[in-house]
Amino acid sequence: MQYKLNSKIEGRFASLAIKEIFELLKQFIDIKILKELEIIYPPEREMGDFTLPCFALAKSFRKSPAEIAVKLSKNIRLKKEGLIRKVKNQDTYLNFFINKERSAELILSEVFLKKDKIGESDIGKNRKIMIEYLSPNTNKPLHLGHSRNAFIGWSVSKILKTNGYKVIKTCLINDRGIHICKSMLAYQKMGNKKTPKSEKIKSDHFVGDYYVLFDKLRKENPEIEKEAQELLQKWEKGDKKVRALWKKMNNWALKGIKESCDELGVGFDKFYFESNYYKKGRYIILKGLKQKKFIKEGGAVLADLKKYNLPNKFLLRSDGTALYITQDIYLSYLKCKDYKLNKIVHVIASEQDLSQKQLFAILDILKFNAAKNMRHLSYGMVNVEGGKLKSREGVKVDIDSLLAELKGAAEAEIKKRNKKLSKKEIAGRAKVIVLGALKYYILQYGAKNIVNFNPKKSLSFTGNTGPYLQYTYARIIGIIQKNKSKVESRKLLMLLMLILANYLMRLTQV
RNA sequence: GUACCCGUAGCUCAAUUGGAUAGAGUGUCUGGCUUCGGACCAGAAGGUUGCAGGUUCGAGUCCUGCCGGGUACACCA
Repeated sequence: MQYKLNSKIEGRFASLAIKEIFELLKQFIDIKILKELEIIYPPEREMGDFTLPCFALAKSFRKSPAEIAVKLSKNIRLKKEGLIRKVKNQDTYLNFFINKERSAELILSEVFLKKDKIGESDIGKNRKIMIEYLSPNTNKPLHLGHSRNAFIGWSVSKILKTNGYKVIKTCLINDRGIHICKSMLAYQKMGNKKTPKSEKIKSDHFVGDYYVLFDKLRKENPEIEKEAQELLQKWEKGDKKVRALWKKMNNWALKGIKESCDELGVGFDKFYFESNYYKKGRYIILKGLKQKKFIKEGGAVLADLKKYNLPNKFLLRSDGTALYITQDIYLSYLKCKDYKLNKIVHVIASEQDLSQKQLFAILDILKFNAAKNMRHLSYGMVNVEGGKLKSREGVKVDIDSLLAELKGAAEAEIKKRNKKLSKKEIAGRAKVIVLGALKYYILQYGAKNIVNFNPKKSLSFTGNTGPYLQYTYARIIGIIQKNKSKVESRKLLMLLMLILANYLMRLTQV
């Protein structure tokens, strides 16, 4: 039975206690009203373990909330062996106190049973969710903004998995379009058959360098923009030479990006490549046009979104060619065809709030049922000490240089504190610390807030930081190891500490 | 111009989604300890939650209007 009573409090033990509270209140409160009530935690421990705000009862009791609390506390009769040992009114609240021995019994038995799986649940049993995140372009390396995306996508996936959901992590690779052609063109002009190997540069950086180079060339000669357009047209026609170059450079970019993902500790179950789908939404859109769901404007197809209070959106160009949203529409269908999904989450920066709303609205017009199960998990941008991140402007905030820089700082810090460690050991520790620091720093922000990234603060070893948690973990493990041989009765404490330690550790790993 | 997001302690962020006296870290100040993992401990000061209204038993949270910052509004991706 599902009580609205417990909507804010989770856990098996708590739900047992709340069930009992429900039973206790049943004889005084009409069951309809009772089901609408909420039990919450009191702000302070001394006030009790659970509390019932009595405001909502004022109407039906025709008394002030405080009077109701008094009346209830006087009249409720507790069960002898129950979980609740005491009821007390305080102002407008009715506070419940738990029988500590009974609750300890229950909680500890659960702890021993579940061990480090404590905290897991199965509320997502039989539900399948797709988390689409990262979605990189194949013309440059990942930057700090991508890392926020990656951490959000990855941690949401882990949280869902821990709660019993079947999670499919997907990555849409934006491997097509004018931006890709720009780095290709610069390579054609200045590449001289160089390769990442010959230049000893990480392969995605190699490609990215040509993207930056394009911008330089454009400043000298604006005509080059047209050449890029021509290159795109050749690509679309399937020109063999162009396709071969595209494939080569894409592979370089992807290889490097995947290496960076490994460094960040994130991965995927399925990749979708835009180049495979960019044309395929056309059929769906033309069909919609036939059914008068869309309109034609000067040969192009347009979705009228007035009904949704959104600006209109073009779906096909007047020459019939595809736009980005063309493949987005198709992909939505494809994902549902590939997997039986209960929900799809797009982890995409807030710059795309509008276009995501438009996409969902268009899918709604198409009566694509799954559209109502699609969500945009929007997050704000990442600033570095005042300056906005932009790889085009040449600010070095790509993930690889950032990690390297942080690692250097961490190694210095480790050396200072422990002079006996081997180089390999130091490097290993630095890697763990840096990743924990970065994840914890970025994930502590609410998703919609702008992150002010400060490399020094993120790596700080004290305060509310990843390294501090890791340090606490290490200390607890140290204490456990030293006391292993001591008295039996400590075992329980040790186990509890270990569970706590693992929990802390998980926080830096989500 | 229109739409969306943000505005909380000097600084960086929380606040059980409308609940009791708005909390942490950091910085500052006071005191302790001088390295059993000291990357420490105890304490203090620090707030008109951007401003003005409204809704209600109750608002940092919801509504309206302003102010400030950001983002987006292409037959780009």
